[in-house]
Amino acid sequence: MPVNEPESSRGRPTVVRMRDVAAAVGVSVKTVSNVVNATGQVNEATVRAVRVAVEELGYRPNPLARGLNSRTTGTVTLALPGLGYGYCAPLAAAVFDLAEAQGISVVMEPTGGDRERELEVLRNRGGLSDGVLLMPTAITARELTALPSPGPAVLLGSRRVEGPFDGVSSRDTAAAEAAVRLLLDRGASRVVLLGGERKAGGDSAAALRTDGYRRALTAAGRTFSPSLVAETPRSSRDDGHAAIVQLLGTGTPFDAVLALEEPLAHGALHALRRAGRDVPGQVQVVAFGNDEDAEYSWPGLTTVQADVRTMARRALDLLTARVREGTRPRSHVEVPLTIIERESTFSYA
Amino acid sequence: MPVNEPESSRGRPTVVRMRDVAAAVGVSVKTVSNVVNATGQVNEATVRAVRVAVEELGYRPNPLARGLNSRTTGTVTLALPGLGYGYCAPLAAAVFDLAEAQGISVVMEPTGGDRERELEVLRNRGGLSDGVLLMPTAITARELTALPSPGPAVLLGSRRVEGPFDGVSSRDTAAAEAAVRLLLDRGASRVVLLGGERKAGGDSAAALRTDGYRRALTAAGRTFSPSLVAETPRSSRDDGHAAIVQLLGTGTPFDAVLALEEPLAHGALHALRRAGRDVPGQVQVVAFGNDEDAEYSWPGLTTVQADVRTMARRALDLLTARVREGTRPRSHVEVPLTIIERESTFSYA
DNA sequence: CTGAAAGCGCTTACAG
DNA sequence: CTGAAAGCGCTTACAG
Repeated sequence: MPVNEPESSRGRPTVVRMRDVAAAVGVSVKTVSNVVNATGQVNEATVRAVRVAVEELGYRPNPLARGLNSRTTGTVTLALPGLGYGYCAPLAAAVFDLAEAQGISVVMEPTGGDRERELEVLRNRGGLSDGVLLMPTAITARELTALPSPGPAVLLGSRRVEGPFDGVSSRDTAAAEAAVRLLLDRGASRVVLLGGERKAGGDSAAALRTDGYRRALTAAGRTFSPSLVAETPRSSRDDGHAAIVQLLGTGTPFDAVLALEEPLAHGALHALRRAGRDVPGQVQVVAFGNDEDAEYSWPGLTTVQADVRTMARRALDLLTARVREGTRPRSHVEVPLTIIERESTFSYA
Repeated sequence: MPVNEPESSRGRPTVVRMRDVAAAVGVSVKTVSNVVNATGQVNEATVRAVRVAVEELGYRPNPLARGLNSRTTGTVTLALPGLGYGYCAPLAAAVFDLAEAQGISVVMEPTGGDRERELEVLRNRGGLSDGVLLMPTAITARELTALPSPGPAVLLGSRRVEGPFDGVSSRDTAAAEAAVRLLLDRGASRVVLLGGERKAGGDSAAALRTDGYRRALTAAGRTFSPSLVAETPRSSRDDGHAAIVQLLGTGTPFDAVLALEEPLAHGALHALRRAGRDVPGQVQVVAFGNDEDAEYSWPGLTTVQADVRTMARRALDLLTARVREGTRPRSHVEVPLTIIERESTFSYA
């Protein structure tokens, strides 16, 4: 029977095991394992012989069997609410990119912002991955502390959650404060908070950013006006559009908008344009966001950007460290955001 | 020792195995397995006892061990070039969504459009997933046929690739033809193909769409003019912007643009706006794309949309069928695209 | 440098 | 309805 006989002639796919390679070369399974994993010391001639056999037989190691023993899989789970939320998409891209460079596979798991699923991811991916990168949305610090036997995990996002886990967070409150300060410096006096929360407290991204908004007003000696806070059911363009239309309808005066999510800002620009309000002449606009959209919208949108690449790198570093040394002290990294000025705000002349 | 003793008091995380549950209840491992997997027949009282023990001990089945035996993992790999390509992002969202509803986990694996990685994904995810959903970009039909022992896989995207795999493809050529016909019907006579390919042949999304463009011209009795085909290095907004600026600079007359990727169109709109060209008055614009952007750009952008949800559903159906019956005849599904008319093209009055 | 044994945590055939 | 045995394809301690 020729060696090149197609392997698909049987019913089931032929599985080439390590022992088949070992038999072909005339060595033990352990030696093949050593060659395949570059563990231990192996005679160079043996290495070559094994490599040839691996190639000829088309042997591929079974990661399931490997993981069952070694308890490592070379895989990391990235659990985000979804690709459409805040800066999730660019963050995910950065994580994939950086992890790949380190030979780590990334399994993406959307949680939909659901508490149960966030907890489930943390509780255990059941050994299918070595650790978890989670953007917590619904989950509370209390729940995290009560979690039975969680695996290695790093929490990342706008929220800074206390509890047993390492974390990387963007400094959203400080960034919102800076954005409002910029608007006030540029002459604005009534800043609409689009997508904000009227009542203080909470640690959602919106709440954290609302805090910054209030702080900036306080620092500037202005009063917080609830009528300027436009709560939106979600963060879509439609929501932003509707909120501004309503504000214009009620005649509430305003000369600036801080949109807490970028889609809201695009909806707002649309509404302002239709109403004949000049941006930035009559209304200046700033938005949180990382999209290329900002540059190509009309006018170009001034944005507050998270440095997702840095966040991804720090989170991955913390996670690999945690996987290596389980008992390492907990650490937390804060990453600043950056304001990119474009045409929707005045520039200093 | 109290039952509620925290399990984290030891050095390593305590692993609760099936045998621990079995011992606690006083049954065999097989019986626990039966309860956990709802296999076989088990006495109702035993089921309850096992469930209680599972809960109390915090037992979670080890998917690695399970998969090693059963050769199924309940996981599907989604291999796309990246989230920024064409309709990948909404397609991925649809796949995650539909798979979850069926209790299937999805592992997302970006290929970066790299041939090697596309082949690798197909060759074998090594049993870590039951099957693969791949958007092929660089890979050829010849390579696919030569592939040694591939697992179950479905190819999806704009390309319709021959070879041994099931496939779901969007009808890009027909859609491009329809888009150009629409422009001609609305009075356009010189349609720029933005992001097209000057030389025919090939089966990239760009090539397929270019074919449609040529067909529409031929059908209308017009001649194909290479000077109207603007090739772009990539498909970014910058590329679209630069290409239109250049076209305007050379004085090439045109009264319509078909952009083969949506970002190109946004760049084009930007360039036209700056040049004082009215859209759609002087230049009508249509783009391939699925973004919410299209609706909120100024003017609203007429787009050719792929029905990603249908594509995802069909692909998942084909894959699960293939996983069930390995020898099933190969099948291929074509999904039409839809033109959504907005303000960047004239409407019939 | 290499091997034989034990075992990772489960499921798959069998027996009862 | 339940169990004891064998084994999935590897790696982890040992021995030599």
